[in-house]
Amino acid sequence: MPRGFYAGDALEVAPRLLNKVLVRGGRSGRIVEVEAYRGSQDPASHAFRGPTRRNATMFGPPGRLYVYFTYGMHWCANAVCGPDGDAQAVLLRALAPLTGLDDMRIARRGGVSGRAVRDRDLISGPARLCQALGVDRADDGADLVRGDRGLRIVDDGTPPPEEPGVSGRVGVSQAGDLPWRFWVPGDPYVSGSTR
DNA sequence: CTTTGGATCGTCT
DNA sequence: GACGATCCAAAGG
Repeated sequence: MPRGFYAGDALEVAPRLLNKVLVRGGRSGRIVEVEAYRGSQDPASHAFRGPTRRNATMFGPPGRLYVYFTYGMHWCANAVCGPDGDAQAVLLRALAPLTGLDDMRIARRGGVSGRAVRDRDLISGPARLCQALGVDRADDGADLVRGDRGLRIVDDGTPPPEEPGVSGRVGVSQAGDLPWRFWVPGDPYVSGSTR
């Protein structure tokens, strides 16, 4: 997508990202669940209390990837939105697998005792999709427009849903009531029990 | 199917 | 020193 696609408010960009395709090499999936985080206007955002080393990417130009580490073992990825300096972002929460399923399974099975991963669990969850696509600290700041680290978001002609599913955001303890989570209604790859 | 608790460490106070 | 924008396995129905 062009840079301008990301330049708007995260609340506008989030639902428009639904049904776009996240691509890394031979691996790709359709975005079916996202959450908006609105920087200084959002107590749940990592950027709410101003710039730090971790959230620096969010304060940069739109169209880049903000990757953060959490729970001592997981990576999560956001598309940075809004004008340069405005720390808005859209958390990518779930994909529907399109290509490269075998590579995703390999990336998702852990260590020696790795067991089979069901298709349903491959990339439905913010940390799962990062693991499946090999996204980690090295991809923080990647440019999704230029694809400088092999990560792009493209339009394959599928429009966003006319009426996306809407709810409060998952796992946040601040402002959890704000309806800033969006998903493709009925899609089996949306995370959790909501659909 | 649902519930529960453990893993594990970078980041900020 | 406390706490996650989470996931998984184990145990119980």
